[in-house]
Amino acid sequence: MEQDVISARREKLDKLRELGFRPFGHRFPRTHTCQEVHASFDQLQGPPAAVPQVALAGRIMALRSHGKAGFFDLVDQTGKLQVYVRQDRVDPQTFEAFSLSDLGDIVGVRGVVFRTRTGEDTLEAQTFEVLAKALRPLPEKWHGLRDVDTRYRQRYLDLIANPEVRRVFDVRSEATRVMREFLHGEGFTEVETPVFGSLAGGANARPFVTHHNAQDMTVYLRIATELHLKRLVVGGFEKVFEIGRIFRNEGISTRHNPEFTMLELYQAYADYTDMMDITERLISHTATAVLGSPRITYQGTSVDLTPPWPRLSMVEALRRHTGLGLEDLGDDAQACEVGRARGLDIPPHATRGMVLDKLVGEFVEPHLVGPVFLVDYPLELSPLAKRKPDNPEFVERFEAFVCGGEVANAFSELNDPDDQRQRFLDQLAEKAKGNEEAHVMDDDYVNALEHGLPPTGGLGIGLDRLFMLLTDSPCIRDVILFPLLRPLKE
RNA sequence: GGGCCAUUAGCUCAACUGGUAGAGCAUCCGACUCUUAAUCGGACGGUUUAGGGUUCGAGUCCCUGAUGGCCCA
Repeated sequence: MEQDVISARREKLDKLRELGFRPFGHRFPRTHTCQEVHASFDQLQGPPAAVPQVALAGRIMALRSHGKAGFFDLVDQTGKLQVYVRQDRVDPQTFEAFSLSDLGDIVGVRGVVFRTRTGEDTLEAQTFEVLAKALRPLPEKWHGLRDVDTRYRQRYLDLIANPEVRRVFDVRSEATRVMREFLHGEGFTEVETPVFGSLAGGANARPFVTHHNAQDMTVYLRIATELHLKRLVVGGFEKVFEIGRIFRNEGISTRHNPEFTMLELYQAYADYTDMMDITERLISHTATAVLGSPRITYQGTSVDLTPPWPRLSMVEALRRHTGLGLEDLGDDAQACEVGRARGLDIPPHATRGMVLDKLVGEFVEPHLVGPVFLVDYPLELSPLAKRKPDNPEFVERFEAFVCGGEVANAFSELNDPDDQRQRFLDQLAEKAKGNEEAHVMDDDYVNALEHGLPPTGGLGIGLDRLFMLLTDSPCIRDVILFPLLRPLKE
């Protein structure tokens, strides 16, 4: 059946060529977009002799033929405009070409605007040409394209059939622009650091591994931009940021895609409290810029992102949500028992800090409607963060939560090279115990610290998750144009 | 990786406890010079995700695979 449609359209293609048209056209200068015609309709109208000619192009999204005349809806990036074609107002080949039109064809029209009896702004065509003949049929016009698999595999069809999808990606683009401008306004310099490296560090994650043929060497795709950006702070970039693609070799879920976009920024002579300040200002500013208000609604929950956001220590948060205090966790072995008693899957050699993190992840984080900063994390979970001066088992670190999800992670950067080397060694021990996500040793980075990293605050924001919040999307794939999918098998 | 669910015409969806696979849109033919989910008349369209099994009979029940979704790890 689909083949019948395609062959019927190919026959029309041949007929268009016989009529002297080029069904895959060239440059078509437009004078207006659909939106501009609607906006300036009154100026475009006037005494019959002086009515200006306009030229528009777009896709035919509805077709209403009436024998010796017809209407169609022309859709471009800005919206829709109805076009009217009359046999007695165009030359015969043009009307013939119009009668060979199909839904989905890309066409260019020139003519004058008028308003129909029913009050719709309409272009009466004087010329009509096909700029790209559509050989395949579009999805159904009322219900759009629903099949999730097809929506992701053929995102262009999703974008044509479901206008709200386009809006999501417009918001994404605009929010990215706003954040860049905000950071430039704060004096940050944007840089690009390598995707490939001979090791992948800066986060707890498994990397993708590939091979460079010419150098015959194993290369890893980055799992964070952190270690390169801090090298730049050593080199004198005092406010630096990168918006970049990150790759983590882990499962796919509504909140995980193997490649995703992260904003990381570093500010010399600052600490994690400065990062809280910039986080709440950046996010509320971005929401206001793209949504018109710092108040967002995500999956039915309304949240006001106006600063300041409350700050709650991780330990205090656990106490409020479970009644458990740090003293109840005891030593590592006791903590594991407490965690297991609460139904958590605790690995054999877990420490008290790891159990604390698991408990908070299970019983606290999902309930943090926020916005809220959860502050002061256990040392062993944060091998790149600076210890708290008054409590060396914890570090100056926070995660920001909105609607039960983490939107930012930041800390005062560890700048003591000896402490950093020891933390890497501890991570290697973790890896030896079977934790595949533990950090690797990065001697070159420690070497950089030995040249002096100023006290620095660092921040990471997972932009896809932020865009999910801003567009009220329940699934990360809804904010990624081409999410990773398995290939279709024959 | 585990559990549950889904997959029917190009698209969106029906089909009761196993009993002749349907509709709307799209497509094709015809009518129609202000329609807009255009309308009216007619026609075409299916290896029911793939393979196997049970049965007189399978879209429906069972097994295996594919792809996707949700939940969990």
